[in-house]
Amino acid sequence: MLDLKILGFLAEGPLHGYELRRRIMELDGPSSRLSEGTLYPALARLEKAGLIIRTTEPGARGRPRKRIDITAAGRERLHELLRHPSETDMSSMLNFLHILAFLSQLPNAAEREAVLRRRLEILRAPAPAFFYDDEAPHRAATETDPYRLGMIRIAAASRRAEITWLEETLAVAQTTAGHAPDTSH
Amino acid sequence: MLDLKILGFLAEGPLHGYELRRRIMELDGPSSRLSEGTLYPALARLEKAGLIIRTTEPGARGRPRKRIDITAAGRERLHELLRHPSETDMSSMLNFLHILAFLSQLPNAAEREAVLRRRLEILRAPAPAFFYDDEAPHRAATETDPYRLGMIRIAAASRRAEITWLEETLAVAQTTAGHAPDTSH
DNA sequence: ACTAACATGTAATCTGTTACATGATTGA
DNA sequence: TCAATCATGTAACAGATTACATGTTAGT
Repeated sequence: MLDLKILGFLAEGPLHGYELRRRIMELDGPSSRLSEGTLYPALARLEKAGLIIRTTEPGARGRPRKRIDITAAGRERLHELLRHPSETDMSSMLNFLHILAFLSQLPNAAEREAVLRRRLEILRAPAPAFFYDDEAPHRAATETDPYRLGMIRIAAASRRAEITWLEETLAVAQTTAGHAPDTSH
Repeated sequence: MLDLKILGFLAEGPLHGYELRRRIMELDGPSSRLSEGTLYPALARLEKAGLIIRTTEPGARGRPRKRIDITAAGRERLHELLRHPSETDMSSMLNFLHILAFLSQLPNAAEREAVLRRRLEILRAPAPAFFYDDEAPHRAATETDPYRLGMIRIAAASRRAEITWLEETLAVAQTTAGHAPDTSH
C-alpha cells in the first residue's frame, strides 16, 4: 500500500520527499505517522526499479531538495496496483479507501467500475461471521457483551454506508455509459 | 495488536494454537489471514515473557496439541494494553474495534469508560483534515474527484456511527453509575 | 485414493519502526 | 536565542509474510 500512495500522489505531479510524506500522513487522517525510515528507503527501492526519478535541485538553501518525478513505468505500475489490488487489500475497508483515493488515476472507466464491483461483492458476501459461532446464523444474534455489540453495530454501519455509495455510483456509471466514461487514449 | 488479540482470547479460556489462530482470523472478518509464521513465534515470545504457559497434551493423536493458558502476569498485561492503548491504536477505527472486542476483560468500569471517552475525543477533534488543503476549512468542500468524495462520505458515516454508539453507551453508563458498574475485586 | 481440516513449527525475506545524524530557515 | 518546521538520510531492530516441513484424521 505504501507504493500505491507514493505513486498515486506523484502521478498528480512531482513532489519532494518531505511534502510527499506530509500528504501520505494526511491521507490517513491526523495523528497517523509515516517515518522517514519507511519513506526514504521505499523511494530508493522505487528509484532502483525505475518507477521514479529523483533530481537534486541546486537551490543551495538548506539541505538540497530532491524533486521526485514518476516515470512512465511508474504510471504503468500504479495502474496495475489499482486494477488488481490483492484480496487482502480489497477486504480491508481502510485499504479500499486508499485505493479509492487514487482510483481516478486509472484511465479506463470499465476497469475502475470493476474495482468497485469487486468490493461490492465482498461486502455483500455471507454475513461477516463474527467470532467463533458454529451454531448461530451470525454472531450479532447471540452476542451479549455490550462492547462486542457496539463493535458489530459500528462495523455494520460502515458496511452499509459503503454498499450504499457503491450501488449509487455504479448505477450512475451505468446510465452514463457510452457518454464520457473513458479517459484512456 | 497481535498480543492483545492473543491474550484477549486466552483470557476467556485456554485454547490451542490452531483454534486461537481461527478466532483471531474471524475477528477481522472472513478473508483475513494470520499466518502460522506470525502466530507461533509470537506465542514463543509471550511464553518467554511469562504471559502464557504452553502444556503439551499427551493425546497422542496426530501432532500433539499444546494447551495454552494465560498467566496472572498475562492477565495484568492484557489489562494494561486495554487501559492504555497507544495513540496510534486509538486513532485507527479497526484497532479501536479490536480493543472494544476485549474491553469487557478490563475489570474496572471507570477505566473502561475512560477508554471510550478517549476515543470519543479523538473522533470529535477538529474535522479530519483530508489531504493537502492549507486553504479550505476541510477537504470535503473543495474535493471534486468522485472517488475521493466517496471516500470522505464513507469515512464520515463510520465516524458518525461510532460517535453515536459511544455517546449512547457513555450516557447509559452515567445513569447506571453506582449500581453495578464495577466487577473488580 | 485424494482432499480438506487439524496441528505445530522453522527459515529466508521483506517491510516498517524508532532513534539518530545533519543542517538551514523562520518566527516568537 | 530557542523552538518549530523544512529537508534527507542511515543503522539497529522488531514484526510480519511466504513458503516450506511434518504428520494425523475424517469425509468423499
